[in-house]
Amino acid sequence: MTELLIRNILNHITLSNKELENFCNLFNQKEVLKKHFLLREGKLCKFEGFVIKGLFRVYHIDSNGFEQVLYFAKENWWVTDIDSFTNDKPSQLYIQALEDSEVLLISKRDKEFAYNNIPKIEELFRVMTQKTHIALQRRIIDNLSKTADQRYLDFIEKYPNLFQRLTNVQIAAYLGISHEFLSKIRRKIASK
Amino acid sequence: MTELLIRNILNHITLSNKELENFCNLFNQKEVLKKHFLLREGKLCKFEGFVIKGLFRVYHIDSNGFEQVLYFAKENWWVTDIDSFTNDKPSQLYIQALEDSEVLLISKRDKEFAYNNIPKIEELFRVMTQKTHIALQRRIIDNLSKTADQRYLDFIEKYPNLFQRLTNVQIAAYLGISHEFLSKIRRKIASK
DNA sequence: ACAAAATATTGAACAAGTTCAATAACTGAA
DNA sequence: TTCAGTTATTGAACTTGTTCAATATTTTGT
Repeated sequence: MTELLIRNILNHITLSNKELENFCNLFNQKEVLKKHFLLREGKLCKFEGFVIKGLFRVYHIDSNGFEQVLYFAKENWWVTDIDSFTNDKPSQLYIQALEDSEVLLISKRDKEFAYNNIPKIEELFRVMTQKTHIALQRRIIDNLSKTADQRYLDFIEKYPNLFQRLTNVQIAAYLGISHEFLSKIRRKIASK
Repeated sequence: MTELLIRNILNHITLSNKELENFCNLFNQKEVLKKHFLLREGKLCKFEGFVIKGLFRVYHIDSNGFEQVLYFAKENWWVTDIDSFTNDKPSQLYIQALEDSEVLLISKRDKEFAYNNIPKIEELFRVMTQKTHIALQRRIIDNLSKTADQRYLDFIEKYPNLFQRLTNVQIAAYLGISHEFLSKIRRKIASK
């Protein structure tokens, strides 16, 4: 069941079989059924997760009760609240399964064990964090500069298979617009 | 001149004097006068920089010619285009001095040398990247959920001394609104 | 296959933010 | 000190996106 994880890691760095095995053994598999939560606001995020099946939404609820989706995580993607996890503080995020899902979880202690005993793991997470960092910068620029129409088109182009598994409400919460307006955008695009 | 850099590093991790000295010696100081560029779109970003004096804006110009500010960097802040720097690809960003400034620059080769010879440096950059990562996530949620008025108020509260050194045009480009609209927001706030 | 629930669409009135053009205030260099 | 260039303010018309409420469509559980 760590086949997918191994391939994901090797995509970022090179690691011996022994190192891979030692690292992967630190993960525990968990099933999360549709609509169930991996994390809720106010709780400590005690894991870093790798999705092997299904789909999650990572979102925030603001003071007006509106939900903003920070990101989606499907098979082969990592999922955590890095702020809560690294700084041991209550999470401001919810992580909910949108489909029946399975994740591999590593605890903070085991991750630190890996940092100390498998030097390359430090590099792995540095490289992964950097890649996410770049994607976040890109998204900020896009959110600042692009119209909702364009952000929607970008989204379905960038994540064509993800898009098919999401409702308009979820996509709108990611784009930062109301789902009614997304509906109007879709009509406008379809009529072309 | 590396006094500020040393204090900044020790703020993230602990390092012996020897390690600090070895690492800091890899930096070269550079002066950048107001309105001059540290990086332009299309160029390779060959440095990671630490600002010891002055102020920079890191921005993008979109296809309509509008500028979006990704972030500002003043004394004691780091500045680079991490995408261009780590992936050796042409930058999509401009980095311009808004005041007469001075930066300490480290090259990619020297940074890699540090990774290989001062193990803790890997941790330093992992920790720094994580902190930035968290800030970027926060900004995405804020941009999605908050009105321009609130984002402006947040900005001047979060960066009170930075705000005084910036023009409305710069702040508007950071908030993602027109400077005229920012002017109207300021009037509305002042009238209360 | 059916009922219930969740999701999507639509329109009308409204709010937030842009654009353009004109004027005012400020800054810096000679 | 002046004046030229930059930066800020304002108003009017416009565009983008929201809100609310009603209706249509799809999905889900039994």
